[in-house]
Amino acid sequence: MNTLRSIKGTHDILPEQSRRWQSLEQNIHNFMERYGYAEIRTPAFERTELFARGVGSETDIVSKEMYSFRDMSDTSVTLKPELTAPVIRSYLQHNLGRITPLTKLYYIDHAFRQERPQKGRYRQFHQYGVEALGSPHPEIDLEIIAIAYFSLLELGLENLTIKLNSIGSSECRTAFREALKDFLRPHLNDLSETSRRRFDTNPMRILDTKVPHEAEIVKSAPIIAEYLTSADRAHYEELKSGLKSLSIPFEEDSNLVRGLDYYTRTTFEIISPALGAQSSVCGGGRYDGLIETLGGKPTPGIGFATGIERVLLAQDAAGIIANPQNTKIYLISLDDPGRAANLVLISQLRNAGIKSDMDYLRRSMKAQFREANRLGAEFVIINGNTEIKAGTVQIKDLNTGEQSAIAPADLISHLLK
RNA sequence: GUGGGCGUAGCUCAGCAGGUUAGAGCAUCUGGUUGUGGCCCAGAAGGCCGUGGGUUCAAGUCCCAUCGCUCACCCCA
Repeated sequence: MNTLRSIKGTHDILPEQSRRWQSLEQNIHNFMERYGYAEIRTPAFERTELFARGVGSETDIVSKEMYSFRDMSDTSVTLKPELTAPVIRSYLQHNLGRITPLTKLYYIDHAFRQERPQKGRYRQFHQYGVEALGSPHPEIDLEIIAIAYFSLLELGLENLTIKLNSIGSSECRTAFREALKDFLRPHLNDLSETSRRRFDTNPMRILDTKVPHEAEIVKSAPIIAEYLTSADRAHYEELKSGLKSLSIPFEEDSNLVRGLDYYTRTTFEIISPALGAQSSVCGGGRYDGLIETLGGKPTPGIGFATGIERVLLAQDAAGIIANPQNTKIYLISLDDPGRAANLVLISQLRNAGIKSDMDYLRRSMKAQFREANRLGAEFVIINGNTEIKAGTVQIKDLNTGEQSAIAPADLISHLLK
């Protein structure tokens, strides 16, 4: 094919899929309404600086995955690679905190990362997510995880695993980081190049290693849990007991660190077995330092993001399909006068709220019937010279095969009763 | 950035150890029924065999390159 193609890692959402997207989006809107979250929509691109400061310049996202360019005023801008930082920027810019001390927002949006695509990982991808800004207390952590989990259940996902960890507040992370470096230092020569680099830039990421012999070393590394302050620990325990009381299952995973710099205390991830290598459908956590980092007054926050393409993949695995919207009535034209009459009739039907369609290709009657079947029509109207002379149209029930004459003026009331 | 798999009709795929006009199923259109669908039957239309080069009397088939898709590593939604 010599035709133009979409950019690698980007995809058209075609008619056969768009219905599923609409249904999923509607589901999320309804769900968030119930939980008292309001939608926020941020621009497709932001100043590069927002992500460098907010996400962390040492993260993979910022260091190698961003679509960045300079605009006409030579400002470096970036297609948003994640959605939390723009929401916080907007929250600060418009001082949303003035309205209520706790701001509850959700979004359904797309993001862009320049990675090598694979199953469940695309360069333009979609997420829905929430951010709750203003509460440091574990009950909001509980609500966020509940929303993440229950919304996925509502979307029909099965066999989900919630992985949970607390990586502590900034004080304890500093202590932990030093302890971890002390532990790793003797092994430095055995570590891979990336791990050695992370030793200086972000040693906690080494805990995520997939290299077998490094994973072996890391097994006996210090555990963040031992460095939590008593306040951190109390927060974590309260969250866990809350999850139990809501019967939300979870597994603790002390190596769950997250690739983003801004997380504090609670981090979590939801895994689906239906996805292949990219098994995470949802990731989130608390970010008590982020708002301050972006220039706001110290404000705690927590949120998550769920990958919509991954939800769709998991739905596929669960055999979930969108319910088809059948056409109610299909108009068959037998000749020029019939077609002219049908063009008027179909307009009346549609304006009366009846889902209707007809042939625009001047095909044979047989082809028109086939089309009516394909669309799942309940009735066909048959219209031609004979009918026009009689002042009626033929209406045929495609399920029973019954057919009768009816005056066009009576058609709408007949169909609506 | 690294590695594996795959590019033949609109779609899913055959194509036997290189050998005449490249096939099937589904879908499409037309007809079998001078104005009645789904099933069935018949026919038609539809292919720079991803692209470029090479080997050969001969390449969809072998070799090289290149582009694209895909899966995986890394990391993440």
